[in-house]
Amino acid sequence: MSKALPKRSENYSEWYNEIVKRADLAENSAVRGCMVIKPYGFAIWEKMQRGLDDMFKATGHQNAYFPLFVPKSFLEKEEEHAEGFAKECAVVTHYRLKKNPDGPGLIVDPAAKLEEELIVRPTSEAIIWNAYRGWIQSWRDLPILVNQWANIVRWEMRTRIFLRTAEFLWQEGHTAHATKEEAVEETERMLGVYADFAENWIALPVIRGYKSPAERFAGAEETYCIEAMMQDGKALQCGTSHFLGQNFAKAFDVKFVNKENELEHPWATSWGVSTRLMGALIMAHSDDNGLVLPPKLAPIQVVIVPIHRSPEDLAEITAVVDPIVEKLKAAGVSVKYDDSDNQRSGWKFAEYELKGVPVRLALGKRDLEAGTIEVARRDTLTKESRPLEGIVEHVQELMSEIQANIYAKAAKFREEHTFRVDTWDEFVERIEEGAFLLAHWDGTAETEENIKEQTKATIRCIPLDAPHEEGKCILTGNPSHRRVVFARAY
RNA sequence: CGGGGCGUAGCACAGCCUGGUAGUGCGCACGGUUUGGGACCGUGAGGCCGCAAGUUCGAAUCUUGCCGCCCCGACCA
Repeated sequence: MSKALPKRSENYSEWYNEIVKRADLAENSAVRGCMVIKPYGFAIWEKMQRGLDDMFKATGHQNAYFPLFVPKSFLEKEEEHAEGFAKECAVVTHYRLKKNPDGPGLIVDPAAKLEEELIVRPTSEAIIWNAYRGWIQSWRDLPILVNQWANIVRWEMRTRIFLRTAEFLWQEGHTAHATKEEAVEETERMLGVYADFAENWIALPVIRGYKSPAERFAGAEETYCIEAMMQDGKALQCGTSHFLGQNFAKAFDVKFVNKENELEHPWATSWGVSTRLMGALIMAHSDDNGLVLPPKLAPIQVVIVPIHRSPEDLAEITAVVDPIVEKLKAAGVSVKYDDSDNQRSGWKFAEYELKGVPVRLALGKRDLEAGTIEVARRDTLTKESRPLEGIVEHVQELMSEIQANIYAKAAKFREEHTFRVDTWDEFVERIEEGAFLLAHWDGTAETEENIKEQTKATIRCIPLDAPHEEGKCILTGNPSHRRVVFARAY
């Protein structure tokens, strides 16, 4: 194994794949397009889950669980939805195997054919709204604010670990409301939760916006999203929140009696983020030395490495380190004291850098004599020697400083790669460099499609805060009232 | 589904063209010397050479078929 990672500037996707592999986050599995998430990677995902779940609970949601399988007849009910997902469904047709009568191994038992095929959920609107029919009778039953953590399957033609896998983990919120206003408000609230999480936990600045009709979720009336920029200037959709109108209520015949004793269909939302966020985390912050983790998501926030020659030296160092470890733990900092003797300190330094541990403390004989400790920051790759006194407080401060710095760095990068463009030539040139382009669009699907064909750039979103501004469409010159965000995307 | 690449030790690969004792590096085990940014020496363990059929006295190597994975496109969170 070569020591150095590939460089971002030379081969971005190879760099990404190597980080995933070498930082022990995940690996490809024996099953095409499906990944194995390894313990270190899963620990990060668990931190994301915890952070998000707390936010869902704080906004009044409860967790529940629905089946992995969706009867085909359910998926068919909402027509647009069915059409959107039909091309990427895994289908269960049989429920039994038997010994192969003509040779070794097992075969599918033809006698065990299912009367109706079961679809492995690509998303759960259908199975959930079928259940909601039984849950909702009166306006008093609303709103229903439910979330589920689950795995789903979308049979993608081409997969990339974390960014697009055939099976992935996510959460999907599914809510039902008595009024349209309330449902829209919920859709926007959850977009806000996602943006908050992205910015304050992943340290990833995002653009809040809504999708053009062409990019909308199949079956939604409006799709809101958060979009982030990766270090190659490409966009990654990090979360979506859909206003579903009454489409699913109608398709599944869900009705409630309002206060005036009239029958109505409830209004729906759904919203989700997935293990793709792991990909966002990696691609947004990491460098040519490896992963860079924001402290809030780092499974190990501080690693302490002893530098010693003899077991006696180590014992002396450990005596000084132990109380520091205790104090850091008491302060809520997750810390690892790596006193293993199978690797040398230099090896450990490189290893924890690769794994993105935000702060490294190193303590050797020289420090013992001087009453100091070496503090190294992963985000800036700087080191300094500090007095032992007050080190716990200093580390605590560093946690928030690093969190803020990583965010600022990503925000600066995005700013430097975002341009307002008004001519087609500049558009074509800039998009090639990797950038977000704020440009006018005439609002038609034809133009959107033409731009995509010519440049591979898509409309990432129409920003919620886009000011009204008269202009001319970047391609057709037709009138436009605001700028939208164009970029190439993952 | 189209184009390209690759399947040989835990990992990365050489050997294949020109058939004849299965190799190198890393990792692993043990011993020693080392230790402030990925140490070194010695000894050792570890292989149905992706699967199947064929050619041959003999196949990792030649032929055919199959399977799998990765990368680039079309599709997508």
